[in-house]
Amino acid sequence: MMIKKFKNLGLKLTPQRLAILNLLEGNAKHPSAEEIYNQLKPQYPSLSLATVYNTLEILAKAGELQEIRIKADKRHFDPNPAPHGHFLCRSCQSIYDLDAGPLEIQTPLNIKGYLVEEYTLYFYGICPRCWKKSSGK
Amino acid sequence: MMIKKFKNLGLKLTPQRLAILNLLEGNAKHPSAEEIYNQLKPQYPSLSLATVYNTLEILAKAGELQEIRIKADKRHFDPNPAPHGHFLCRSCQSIYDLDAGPLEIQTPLNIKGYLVEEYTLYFYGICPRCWKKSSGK
DNA sequence: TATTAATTTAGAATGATTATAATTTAATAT
DNA sequence: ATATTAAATTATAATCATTCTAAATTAATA
Repeated sequence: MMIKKFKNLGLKLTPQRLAILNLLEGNAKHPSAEEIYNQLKPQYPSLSLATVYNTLEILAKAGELQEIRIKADKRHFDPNPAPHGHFLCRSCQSIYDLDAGPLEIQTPLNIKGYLVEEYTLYFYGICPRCWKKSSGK
Repeated sequence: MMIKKFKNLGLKLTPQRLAILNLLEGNAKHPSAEEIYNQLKPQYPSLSLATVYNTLEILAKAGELQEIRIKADKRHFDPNPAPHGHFLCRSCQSIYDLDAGPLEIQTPLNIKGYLVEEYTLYFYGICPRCWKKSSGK
């Protein structure tokens, strides 16, 4: 997984980076940098937010994770770098992976002369859990 | 167009707002708040950035324009509130409208239990003009 | 023309992210 | 094991788009 990639990139494998990698591995919650920082701080009291950002940026540039800008103010991070849609629940503010069949496209592709290398697909609405809650009352 | 809407909303029609509305009308350049401010400043020396933001926010809430968050750092604004894709050229940084047939969907819709009220579609790549430039050399 | 609530304004505040510069450390060769 | 050194970490400051604030101005109405 990611750990191998780190070595391949000629990067040092520090305890901080390892902790961040482990937290991200298989994590479907799409945490923000601050959330990662807060979760690791108790175990790594010396951890700095700058290190979290630094590590995330390295991983993003290496294609090992993707940044999600589905919210106005904050970035979130997805350890799954494969292109797929994301859904923001306007009620609970959770971010979910959401693949929408017909919207899946293969990049790169050409649309009307525009060379599309990447694309993002963000959905906004109400998640099943919140929907159930509100209608169940 | 927008001017009528302003009155309907019970809002005052000030010179500043009128200038912003006129600048946006039919504008396909997707300007940022600062670009709007800089373009109007010569004619309206007293204009404040806060007023630009304020007006844009009112228009967005009234459904008269849409915010575009295709860039990391800055918001851009589109006077066309209808849902459609946007393209950011990684070479010239221009933002273009780009409708992609198969990706067009009707909201609201339900995807796997998620109630999708809105969605955004952002494309990243090289625009025809920059593509021509680079290959023509 | 007076009244008043809405708007504008300059400047301060906010807050996520990035930069800085000194300190520490992982990895390598000795 | 140890020394070496380039890379990483850290605390803190800086950045910068956006929002807030409170005082001054003004559009709309009577």
